[in-house]
Amino acid sequence: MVNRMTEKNTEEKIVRAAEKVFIEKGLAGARMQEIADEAGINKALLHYYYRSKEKLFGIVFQTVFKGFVPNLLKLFEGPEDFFTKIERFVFVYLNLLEKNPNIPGFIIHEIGNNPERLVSIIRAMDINLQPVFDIIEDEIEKKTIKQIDPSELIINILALSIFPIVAKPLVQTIVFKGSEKDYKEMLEKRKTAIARFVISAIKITD
Amino acid sequence: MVNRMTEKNTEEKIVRAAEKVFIEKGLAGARMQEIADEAGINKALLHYYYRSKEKLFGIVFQTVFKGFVPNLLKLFEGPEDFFTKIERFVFVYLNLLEKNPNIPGFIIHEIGNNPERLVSIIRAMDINLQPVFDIIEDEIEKKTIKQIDPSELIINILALSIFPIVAKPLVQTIVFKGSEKDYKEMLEKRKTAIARFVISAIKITD
DNA sequence: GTCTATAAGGTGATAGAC
DNA sequence: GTCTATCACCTTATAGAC
Repeated sequence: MVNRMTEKNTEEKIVRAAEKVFIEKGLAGARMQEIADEAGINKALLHYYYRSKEKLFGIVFQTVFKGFVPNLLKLFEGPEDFFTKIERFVFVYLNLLEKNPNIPGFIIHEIGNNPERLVSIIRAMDINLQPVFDIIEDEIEKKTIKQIDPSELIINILALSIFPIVAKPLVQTIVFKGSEKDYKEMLEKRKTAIARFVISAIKITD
Repeated sequence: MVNRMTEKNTEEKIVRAAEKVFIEKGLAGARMQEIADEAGINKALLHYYYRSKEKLFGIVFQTVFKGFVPNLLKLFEGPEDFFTKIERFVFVYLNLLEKNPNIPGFIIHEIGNNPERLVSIIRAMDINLQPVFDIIEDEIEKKTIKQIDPSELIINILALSIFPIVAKPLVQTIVFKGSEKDYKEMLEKRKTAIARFVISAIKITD
């Protein structure tokens, strides 16, 4: 027990530093020197632990992606009301995004340069939306919600949640004339407003 | 009149080539050599016409951005029904995005690295959402739509329209298990489905 | 205006001492 | 394991001939 709790071994320090720099600058924009500085170590050590920039990036991408998708599907499990599940999902997800606002943009941008990477990661993670599809179709059958393609509903919820975060500079500048305060207020309101909007769109009220 | 119609002068050829490469690779990922090759000219000529990579990028970004925002606001003018305006906006916008699927991601990603650039461009373009805000507030007053923050409604429409395009690899891989056909079908359906969803969420039906 | 050649500096990666 | 020094290559940018 040489290290104190707050200290980390070199491998971990490197990955943390790489996460920060890659997320901020992207694969092409990141510099190995900057990652080394951020980790407080020498550049040569990066190559000692992780052979190349590409390899280090692959590990970082996988780590970041895994931390951001898996537990979300569980939010749709359980015996609660379907509308409650939507409310809970949006609330939890937006709080997660609020703490890591640059991650969705990072993932979306870097997938574009190398879609195969994502495919293999997803295969390994065994992600499956089918249970959520089934729940939605059940609700349609029970006539609690209107007829809608389950994939459409899922995409809509994700779009309403993620877009204001990834497009922050655009939204903040154009819609709120640059006001950080207004932007943040909007984000806070959306934690409940998105579910309200979605439910209002699909609920049957006759 | 030395050039035929299909040919372009060198400046234009450069900007076209730069647009293509910058949109595809981003500022950091683009190479001046690749732009020169794409334009069918020598690398030195790029610097002859546009002093630096940064300067060339600035011109390209401004061109691309201007071509993508301005005429959209006009879609909300006119005497038509408010719901018709939403339907028209989404339909026109999605057709535009379908033809240039990489542009939203390009804009969003590159703004992140340099928000000041956007601010000055927008200032120069004199974009103003106020008329659209006013229209929405009118509708609320007329009780044709439910109480909603106008900025929330605008953000929702943009989110539902843009997200599936910028996050194509993510959506296609996770929701449609990689199927290009299913993805394209979804996009085609959304040209009408988004407006239907939005209208269903805000319309007052009593 | 357009080219070839080359400068000047950056970048990923390795060698070798400790 | 960690460092310094350095290689080999790439990239932007410029000089100078035509």
